[in-house]
Amino acid sequence: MKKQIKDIVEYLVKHNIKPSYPRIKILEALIEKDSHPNVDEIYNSLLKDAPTLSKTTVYNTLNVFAEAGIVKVLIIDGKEARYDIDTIEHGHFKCDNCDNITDLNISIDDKIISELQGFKIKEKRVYCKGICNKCLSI
Amino acid sequence: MKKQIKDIVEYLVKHNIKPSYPRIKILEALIEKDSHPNVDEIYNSLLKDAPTLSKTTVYNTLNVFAEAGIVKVLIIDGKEARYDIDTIEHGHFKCDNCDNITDLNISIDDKIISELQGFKIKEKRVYCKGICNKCLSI
DNA sequence: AAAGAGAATTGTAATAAATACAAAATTAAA
DNA sequence: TTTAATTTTGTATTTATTACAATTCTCTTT
Ligand SMILES: [Mn+2]
Ligand SMILES: [Mn+2]
Ligand SMILES: [Zn+2]
Ligand SMILES: [Zn+2]
Repeated sequence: MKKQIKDIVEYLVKHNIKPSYPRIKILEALIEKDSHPNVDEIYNSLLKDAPTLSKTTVYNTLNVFAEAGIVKVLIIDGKEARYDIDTIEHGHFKCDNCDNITDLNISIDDKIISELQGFKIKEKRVYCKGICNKCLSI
Repeated sequence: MKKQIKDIVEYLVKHNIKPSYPRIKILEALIEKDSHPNVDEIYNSLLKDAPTLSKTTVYNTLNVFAEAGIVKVLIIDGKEARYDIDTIEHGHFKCDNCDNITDLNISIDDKIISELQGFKIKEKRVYCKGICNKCLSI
């Protein structure tokens, strides 16, 4: 269930991001990958189309996207950030073996709100770790 | 609500960890702090009692503790690991302003189990980020 | 079209958490 | 006491990410 964005440029502009070539390509890669890629995966996948692309640009752009709220940064074991274009609240499962991250249709119950009276909640995150079904069946 | 451990040495031995002086001190610090400290906080708080303590030993020891299951490693924004002596499943709130981490009495509903049929779940994590009540009232 | 201002991109250097590794020290066994 | 095994330590290394200045690009104004 890949994220559907008809017009990439329009989508960027709508979020006040100037649609430069690297930004368009990086957003395309995020949509295409659909698997919570890391910086290196994005960078390497674009080298053919954008040979002069700098890894710093990938970092910068992803930070711009995160600031604008069009990507979520997933920190699951601290080694590296993973990026998700699906900004609707949902959870994740990361496989310790293959490093794949799959989506979970889950959101944090509002009962925590009572515990966080007087707090400003900006983000709620849920994830699990373990071994995925594919890795288990090998 | 600090974790109550009567006999530190006995507790370590029970978990098959040889109770060396650094290990005892680091465990004591984890219990005493009660605030999900990072490596530097633990290290610095022990320098008076253990002037020869190496930061590598703190890293090693915390890894030993994590392996043995007597601490949980919290990765919330990837900058650094935080350590929790409370191993009962619960959630956390991290303040973007003061970096304090507070406990949340929450656990992931078992409804996710249905989504993870055939997966081996080793860990379930929940956390929120935002601004804590103390920082908001300043 | 040319010039200029502002923004984005790039390459390199710097940062910092965590690990690797081997030597020294400590502990336990014989 | 000797010896073996384990732990601790210091230093070097790794690696993801950021800092920063120079270059390039883009868009507006002349
Ligand atoms: Mn996702
Ligand atoms: Mn906790
Ligand atoms: Zn897997
Ligand atoms: Zn705070």
